[in-house]
Amino acid sequence: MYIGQAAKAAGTTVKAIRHYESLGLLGPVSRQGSYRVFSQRDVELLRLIKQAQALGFRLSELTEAMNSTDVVANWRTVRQLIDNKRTRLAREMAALETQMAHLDAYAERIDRCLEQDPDCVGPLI
Amino acid sequence: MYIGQAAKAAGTTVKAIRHYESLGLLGPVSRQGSYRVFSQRDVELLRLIKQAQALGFRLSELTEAMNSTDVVANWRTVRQLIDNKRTRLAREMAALETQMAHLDAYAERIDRCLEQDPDCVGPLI
DNA sequence: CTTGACTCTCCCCTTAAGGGGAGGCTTTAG
DNA sequence: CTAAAGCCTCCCCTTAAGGGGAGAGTCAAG
Repeated sequence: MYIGQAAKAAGTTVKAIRHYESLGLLGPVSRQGSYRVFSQRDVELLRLIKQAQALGFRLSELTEAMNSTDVVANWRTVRQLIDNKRTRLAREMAALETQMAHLDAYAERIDRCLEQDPDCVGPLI
Repeated sequence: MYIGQAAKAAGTTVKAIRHYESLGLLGPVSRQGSYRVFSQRDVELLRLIKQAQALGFRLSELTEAMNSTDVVANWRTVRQLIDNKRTRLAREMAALETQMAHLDAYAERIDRCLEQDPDCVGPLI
């Protein structure tokens, strides 16, 4: 099938597919003349990419995996990818919590200042 | 003082200051000829912007506040800004937790699949 | 044979917060 | 007076994931 049909089948867009190819996510895409031709397996790969995106992966994270082994055939790779992602996500959440704590501390300082003087212009800067 | 000295005093850069001005964060900046001239109060404003960034605010969030009232003189505005930010941060954290849960569920599905067949190529796509 | 639907490549646009640098004034110190 | 340092505006570059569209080629049906 051609790119438009593949896009419809995978629930993505023509532009996105071309983009994935340009990033090396699809490996070598076969052609008939100048037209890209996709197999059912390609469509499955496109769906997998969509899944991965929904799980919060970025395309660059997938590119590495594509180059190392066959993702569709080897779930252990996907499993590993998820574990890596989970680690990063945990770090990100910790960072947000730290930020929230800073925010709270700052708010409290302001509150204390305002308590003493409603128009305080403090050393908070 | 000129822009370079102001940048040094506020712990930022010349480029950044010009950028803030272009975003309307500094209000009208006075000039001597073509050179920008900054007061001590401007430097304090620059420091405040830096603080706000460290707290996770984006410049666009500050722009609104700048246009509504004098941030340096009115801490209630800053307080309000922080509360808004906290709300958004809480939502962001919740989103990350949801994402983590999805990730876990997907990982578990893969684990179950691999348990039955080490080379499983499942309906997980 | 022509029209309309698809496809091709190529280029610019989007957010955030500036960084790098070109080319050209201005100011200050020696 | 001259040279260095500092300043000016203007333009392009960066990340991520494509979107929009131009201009041109291709394919099937009527």
